[in-house]
Amino acid sequence: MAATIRDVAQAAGVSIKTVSNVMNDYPHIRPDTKRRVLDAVELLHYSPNQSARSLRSGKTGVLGLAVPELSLSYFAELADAVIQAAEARGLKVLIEQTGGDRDRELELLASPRLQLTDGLLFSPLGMANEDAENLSVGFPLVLLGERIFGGPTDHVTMRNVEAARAATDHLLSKGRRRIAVVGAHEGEVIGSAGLRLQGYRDALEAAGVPYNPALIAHTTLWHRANGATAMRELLATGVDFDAVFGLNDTLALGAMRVLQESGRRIPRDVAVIGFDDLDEAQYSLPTLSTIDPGRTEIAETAVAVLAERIADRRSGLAPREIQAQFRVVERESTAS
Amino acid sequence: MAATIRDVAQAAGVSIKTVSNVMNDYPHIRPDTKRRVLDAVELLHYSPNQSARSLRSGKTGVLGLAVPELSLSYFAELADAVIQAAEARGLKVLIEQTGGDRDRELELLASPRLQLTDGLLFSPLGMANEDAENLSVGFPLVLLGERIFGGPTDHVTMRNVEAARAATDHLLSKGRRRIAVVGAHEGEVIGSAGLRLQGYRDALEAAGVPYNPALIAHTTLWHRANGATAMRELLATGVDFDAVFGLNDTLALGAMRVLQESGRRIPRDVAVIGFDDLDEAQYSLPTLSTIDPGRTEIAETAVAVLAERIADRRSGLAPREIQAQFRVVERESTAS
DNA sequence: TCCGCAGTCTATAACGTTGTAGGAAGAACG
DNA sequence: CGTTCTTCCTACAACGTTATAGACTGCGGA
Repeated sequence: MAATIRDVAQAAGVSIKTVSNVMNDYPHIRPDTKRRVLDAVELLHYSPNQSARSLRSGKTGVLGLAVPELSLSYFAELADAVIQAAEARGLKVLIEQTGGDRDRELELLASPRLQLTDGLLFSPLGMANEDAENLSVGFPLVLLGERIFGGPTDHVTMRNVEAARAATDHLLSKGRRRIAVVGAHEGEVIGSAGLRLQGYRDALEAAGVPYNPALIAHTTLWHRANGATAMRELLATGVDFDAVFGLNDTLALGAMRVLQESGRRIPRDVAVIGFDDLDEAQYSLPTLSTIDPGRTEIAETAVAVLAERIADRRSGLAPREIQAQFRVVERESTAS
Repeated sequence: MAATIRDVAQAAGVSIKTVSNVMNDYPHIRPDTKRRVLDAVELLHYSPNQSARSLRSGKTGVLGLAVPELSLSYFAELADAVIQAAEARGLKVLIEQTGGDRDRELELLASPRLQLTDGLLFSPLGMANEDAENLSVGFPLVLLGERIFGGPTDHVTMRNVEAARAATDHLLSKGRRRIAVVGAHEGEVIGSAGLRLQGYRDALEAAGVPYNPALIAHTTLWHRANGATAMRELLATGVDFDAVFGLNDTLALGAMRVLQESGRRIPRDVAVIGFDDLDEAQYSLPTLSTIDPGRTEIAETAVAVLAERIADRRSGLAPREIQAQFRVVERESTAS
């Protein structure tokens, strides 16, 4: 059906390799020959067969991106940024959803279906440090997120501790001293929750404010509903607070809603800050102060690092850990 | 480096075709032979090369999904649903972002890079009916969305007119008569905006309520900010209204925010309904009534239809237009 | 005049799989 | 006892590309 390189070669009166050379911008071709080939290409609507190309060259031009789910805005915006960064390099992105489930994450790493891609950007949510060895797969892999540190692969991440400390400092600078946290994970040390809680504690300590466990609200998944529920529970305990640090924006938005229902005014009675700088944070009522964790930078860096590893597979280069720059974004929810 | 089918054949003492047969569950194989092959596969960590498979079989097992941008929640949730539907069929999804730009959409259709996929789910935002002929590409394509009707391909869409009518009826049933619309597109007849506005007018007419152009607020893109701006402009005109129909959820949420800033209570002073049933609509304050347009059904149907076209390429089957079932979701923003 | 050397091109062999055609061995049948 | 039919397996030719090795120009320098 579709024209092959052979058809073009015949139509142009050259060998198939010459056609291949033209298609790949090989330098030493007479302008005249090139012209004839391109005319034939045009005429026959020729377009190289990708499977054959991949088979011969061993590259597919596709990157895999594995995230928990696109319905979580953070990952949707991350995927957006990754696709754009990949496109700038002429690469496509194939997206896998793991649901944040450890078993499915491990299964994905073992799966032969990754054959379709040249490498993988992997953002686990269920796996933890003890699963690090499973990352030693036979192909280029760049780790995203904060579930595993010190693993065998390159790792692009955000400055969770420092950024959370900056968020807390921001609230402290507004004169708030009883700062509640929404979204902590019981006993977690690494992972976004653990690291951000650590940043919170660091900030309190530096400011000489005592840490009060009663102000910490726990949740499982970081969905909006959980932020609301956690806040309801916090209010039910009767503990007094004048600020809330939502460990991500969706939690903060859910919590904000419950605060408003309960009659508290934001930021006057309670100041609120989130983490992620989702698009949505700009349009909530009030607009939500937050941390911009450098998502675009993360996406670009991750794609660049992965592309580098793909180009240079054998390289014994030690795994790198790269952290993006963050930024405190002040909006209405923490206005003075 | 990696083991090939030849290595396995040698290790198992059979021909390569027998290995291939085992890998593809060909029926007539002696249990004993099968066992030996599988042992060799295990031993050598063999996994079939996808590029070679694709080259030989002409199928890649990958579907393309082209959407404007994943940062728009509707498309992120659609992509989520599509990936899940594809996974159920053992297919992968490669996502392209067009930015809703007509030129990029047209370029995508002409691009040879689609070679990587067996077919495309295409959700244009910039193209319109006059571009329909450009959809006649040489490979399986299923159209999504409401920009083009009567084109040369299968089309999976929602019941925009009926659903918008139901949304309006819902407001009317609450005794509202002065219903504003946020998000109309000047002069548009098809497209989500045009169709939903039509549904609104149909409902008014059936109820004997006169159509008042002063109640229609226009926007360009359906981002949150535009909903807010449109509502501000509407309020500035001084027109009186007791309900708002946001042509999608993000517009409704933006409008709701401005209404609240202006001191209006929802739903008491103004009832609000949206369209899309985003996750977010469940957690706004108040929770947002909306239309569930059957997104999951759309994704599943679209993948099924595309898979069918791929399996049966030659089929002269006429293009089908399939509409998903919708549902009015009543929440606080239109409570009695 | 001859050699070497860029520049341009070609023939042919891969890449790793699946499809086609057919062969060997035994069972079923007349 | 031959013939036909299953069942199981094999050899070999594709699929459409890129890589390798080498051939053929003409031209400048020895």
